[in-house]
Amino acid sequence: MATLDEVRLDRTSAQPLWAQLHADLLRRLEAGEFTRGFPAEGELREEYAVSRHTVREALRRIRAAGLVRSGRGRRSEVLATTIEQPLGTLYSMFAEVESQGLAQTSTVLRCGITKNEQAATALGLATDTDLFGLERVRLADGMPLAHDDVWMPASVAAPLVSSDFTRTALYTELERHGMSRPDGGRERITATLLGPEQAQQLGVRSPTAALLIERTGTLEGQPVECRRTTVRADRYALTMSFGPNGYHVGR
Amino acid sequence: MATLDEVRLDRTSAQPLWAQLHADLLRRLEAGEFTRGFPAEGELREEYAVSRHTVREALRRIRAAGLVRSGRGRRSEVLATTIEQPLGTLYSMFAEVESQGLAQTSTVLRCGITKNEQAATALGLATDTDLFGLERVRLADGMPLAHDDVWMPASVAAPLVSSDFTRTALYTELERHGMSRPDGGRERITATLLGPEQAQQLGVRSPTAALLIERTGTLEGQPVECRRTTVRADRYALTMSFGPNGYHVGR
DNA sequence: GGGCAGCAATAGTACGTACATTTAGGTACG
DNA sequence: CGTACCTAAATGTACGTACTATTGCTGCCC
Repeated sequence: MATLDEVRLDRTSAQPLWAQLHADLLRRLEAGEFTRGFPAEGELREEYAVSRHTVREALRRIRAAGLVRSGRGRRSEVLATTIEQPLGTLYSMFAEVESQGLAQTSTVLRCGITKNEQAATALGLATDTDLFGLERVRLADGMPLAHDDVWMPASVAAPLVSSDFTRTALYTELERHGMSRPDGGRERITATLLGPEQAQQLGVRSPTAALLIERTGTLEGQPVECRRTTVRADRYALTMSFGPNGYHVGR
Repeated sequence: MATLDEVRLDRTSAQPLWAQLHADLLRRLEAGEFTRGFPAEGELREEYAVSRHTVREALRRIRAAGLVRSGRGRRSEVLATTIEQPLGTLYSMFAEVESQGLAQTSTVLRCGITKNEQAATALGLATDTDLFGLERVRLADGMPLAHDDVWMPASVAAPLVSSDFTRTALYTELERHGMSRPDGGRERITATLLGPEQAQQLGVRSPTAALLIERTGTLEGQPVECRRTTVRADRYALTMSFGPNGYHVGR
């Protein structure tokens, strides 16, 4: 019952067989088809009617992406089902909060379309361009965690003015309106001394150090997001691990 | 004249042929043997007397490391001769300083073998283990940049006590004594308020925010370095870019 | 029931072949 | 002298085989 459809691969295509197989395996992984075990090389070979070499060429990339782990003698083991897009330290910080089971909410201080010279410049737009601005205090289980000020071009983010951000993440709302989240960007991380006003917003006494993260998010190379986040340093920190294969932010 | 010595590969070794070939090619790359062109697959095949498959298995890794670039029809092209190990935000920060042409020096506050309960615990050793400790203020062109306190097991780093660290980097000194620098680790980045003493050491007035980077460096999984660096946030920041293919710290 | 031996399954290594596709260079021709 | 074509070389793709090392399971024996 496994070899019903062997016709998923197009041998006349300009795309290599292994690339087609690779794409199909990624699709099936993401669909959760292999949660009860990843197929063996021989099974894939039979199912797709290709040589073992072709199967291994596709598997090589899936292994390299860290989605499955293999070893002599034992079947491949599924480690993850999606390639986690690294979206910067900010993303990983809030993901960390979430993973600790804390409820994330926000107090919205400002949400609307205005002009902002500084943010427009950072986005590479004319200084009088209409921008969507969202200013929040982010809370983890009711406890102030960060002050977040984000600007996006109104031409892109205008539909978001009517959204309720007290419980919803910006990117979730973006995707709900059919827009993509940034696929790249830059962050600048430094430390800052909290002034009386910000200290009060974050619920700490005034002369306190905080992490300041300035972020520019891009979509296909175009800057679409300019963000300034002040994070309480007494409760939260950035962690990163590194090794021969590069960096990993968080955990 | 190319096929003088074909005996570099040991077919009885437990290490795969491709791994031996891979190591030898890295060695020759680093030695600058291929600056006038990288050998073709067929030439390597002949020189090492292995199959094309084995050659390609080794080349695959060299390509993945970004050392050479290949393409249909044209010979492989050498892009770089050494693998740049990412050594964390700290490393990239000081590399940045260097790349700006600033002279890096240090004021050594302490350098010797003592015991340190906290550091020993962080290194996973008994609390009464002898440790090599080095405390410095790091300067860029004479201007204080960071306060750096690093601990390593004395069993590893004892030869370093007689080194002069006013102008030499720790890792350079490590390698001069035939030891390897860490190949991985973890960093924890947070913000801190400088006390009067540290503020004076860094040449700032007292209530100032600074970046605090706590780092554990490992070599082959074993912790070998425990570091605590306080960086002036008014002049220096961490920058990182990220995209679909992962993070890049610095620049 | 526990431990050990053997076996089958599986991925890793290593060899072979053939053809496709692209690039670079040389040659012939206008 | 330049262009167009052809050819050789190189890597990419795709197939085949065989053996090895490791794992996990099965079944036997104590």
